[in-house]
Amino acid sequence: MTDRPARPLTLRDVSAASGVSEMTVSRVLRNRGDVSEATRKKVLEAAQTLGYVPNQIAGSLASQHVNLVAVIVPSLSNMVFPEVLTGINQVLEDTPLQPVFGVTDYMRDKEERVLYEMLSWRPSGVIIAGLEHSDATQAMLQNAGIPVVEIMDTDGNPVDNMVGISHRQAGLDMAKAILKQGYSRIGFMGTSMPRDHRARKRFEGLTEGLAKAGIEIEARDFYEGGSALAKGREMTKTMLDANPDLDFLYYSNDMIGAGGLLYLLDEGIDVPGQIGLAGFNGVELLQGLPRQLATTDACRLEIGRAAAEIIRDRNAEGADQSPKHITLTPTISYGDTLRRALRA
Amino acid sequence: MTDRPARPLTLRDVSAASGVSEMTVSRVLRNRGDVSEATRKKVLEAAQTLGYVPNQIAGSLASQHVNLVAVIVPSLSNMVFPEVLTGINQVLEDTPLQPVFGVTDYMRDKEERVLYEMLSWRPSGVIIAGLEHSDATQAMLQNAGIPVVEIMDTDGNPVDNMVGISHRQAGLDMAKAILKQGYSRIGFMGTSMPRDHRARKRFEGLTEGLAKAGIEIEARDFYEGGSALAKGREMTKTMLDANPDLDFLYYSNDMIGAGGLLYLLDEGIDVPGQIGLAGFNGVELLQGLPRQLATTDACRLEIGRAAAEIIRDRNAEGADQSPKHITLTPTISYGDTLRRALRA
DNA sequence: TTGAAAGCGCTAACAA
DNA sequence: TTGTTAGCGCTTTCAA
Repeated sequence: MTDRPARPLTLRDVSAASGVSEMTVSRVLRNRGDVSEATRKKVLEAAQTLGYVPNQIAGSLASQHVNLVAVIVPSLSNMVFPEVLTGINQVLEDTPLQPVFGVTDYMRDKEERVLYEMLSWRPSGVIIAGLEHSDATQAMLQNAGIPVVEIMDTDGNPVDNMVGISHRQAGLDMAKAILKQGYSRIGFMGTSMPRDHRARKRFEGLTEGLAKAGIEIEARDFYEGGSALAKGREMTKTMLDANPDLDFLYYSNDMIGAGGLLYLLDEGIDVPGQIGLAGFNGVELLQGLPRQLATTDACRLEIGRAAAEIIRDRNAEGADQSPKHITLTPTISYGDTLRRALRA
Repeated sequence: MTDRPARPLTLRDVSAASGVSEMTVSRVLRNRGDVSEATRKKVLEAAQTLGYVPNQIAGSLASQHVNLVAVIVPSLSNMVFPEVLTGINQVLEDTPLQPVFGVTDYMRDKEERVLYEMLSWRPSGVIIAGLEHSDATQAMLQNAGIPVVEIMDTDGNPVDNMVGISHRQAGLDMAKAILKQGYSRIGFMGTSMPRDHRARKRFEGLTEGLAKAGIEIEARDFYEGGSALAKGREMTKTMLDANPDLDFLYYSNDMIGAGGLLYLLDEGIDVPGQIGLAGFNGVELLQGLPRQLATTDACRLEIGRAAAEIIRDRNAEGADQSPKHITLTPTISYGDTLRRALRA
């Protein structure tokens, strides 16, 4: 066990220890240019025994290249964003690029601060959730001079690239599916909306889809914070007590939907006969519930991968710099809670 | 909408635009030293209209200070680490320090690579999960010359600081609780162990605690990957089919425990009368299940906060640099699945 | 294949 | 209160 060094090691130290110029040491450590096998070995050995770790700060300043990709998401605590990050990781793992994550807690001003912090490191790209940003954030993205990918949502105008699904369409499609199964008295439960634009758009899509059939949502309720599963239980009870005639409940995410499902099963209510249910996200976590909740797969992994691929490709030499707009098509899985027609 | 600049702006540009020296511009932008209100205003205005974002790379190189804290965890996809990160975030939010996350997927060599990458940015501290690392990782942590906090686990020897709980003790305590409630034929289900040292230590603690009463674990099973809830169902069925006499099942995490619980309820098995259950972590997510699963709270948020506080304090001027070893005491919540004694 | 010189954009230290 | 000088540790460029 050696003492802690007072000063981190530099190239100069490796140069001195190996008897090779700093420049050549640098070349060896980066596998650049032609270096003889002999000096190569000397350098590597010296670096190893000293325990040298290169200083990327100096390196990046000199080369004007930073192998960081800023990734900005609203939250890590629900199941959706970790999976997006996994997709990003998967793709960037095979490149020199490294993702750096920032969290906004669904707050515009925090998003602004986080982006500013990240841009000050001069990353090689930005992946950011959503299309709704403050003016300052928009301006920063616009002027950053690096590829930007706005992810998750495609209902709006991106600054540069865009990968996601249409949440309005997801709401519309769910409305169609619900109606087709013969449900008509619909309740909606979700997160408090001003903060979550994608949930809002799904809600609007649902409303519009039902309106086409002359149907209005009969009840709605929104929550903030707390255990989603427990909230789903509570809200479902409250809503059904107040609106006993409802025959379908659409939830803005799978967790509260699962809470609702467990509540209905506890109460002995016939699902999907008396009441149908659907959530949103396609959270794998929930496989294993007594019944499979109907849901829309949000293509999270795929979105992460596609976004990372855009950043990767844009950073390649001679890359096509034209913006890519990718709209993925989510599929509805009917599970065991959206099948009334089959019982007829 | 302005054009994308070919070259990012520099202090020099702000200096030119404001007619103030680079140095003074720098002072204004960092709120350092005395600057007259007049020049301050001039500078801020120029920076604003140009849309200048400082270059931290150059700044950090010059000042030899990097306000980054490296945070290295095995995974983002189970509920436990996001909550640790939340705790870290909470504390660092009020400081100039910024967390940067890295993920190891429970792989030693990946941990090594990620740490190397992060150290090359010369962060002001490292927070890393677990006490078991490769020799190279140990050496890097040892020689980094910055505060290091190893978190989650306290059964071992840290390089520097340590914050966590004793998983051996958690296993022992659970054994005691199980025995006290009159259970005696115990099965264990968990993650594949070589990769998860903390689960292994809980298992060892449990084994030891039971051994004191002359009891041996009768069945055990391990899983990898897949939806934990579904795995919990499957494994529980398999184990009970093969060992119908078991009267208690201890799971290495709450999700598979919840899967087991749902399975038993489906089968109409009396919980906790015929079979008792316990998980681990104290995952808030699961509130809302039909019965509350017994569990041990892993103090995740608190661990994150304490670790961040150590890094913060160590980076303060004139800070006490002596290593801190903090062992938190987890509490068992009995829920509705560890109460056989009450039925007697 | 190797080395020397210059400079990346900023800030510490000092001078005015 | 403001400005000047030097240099952080590396890489680019050019010369040997």
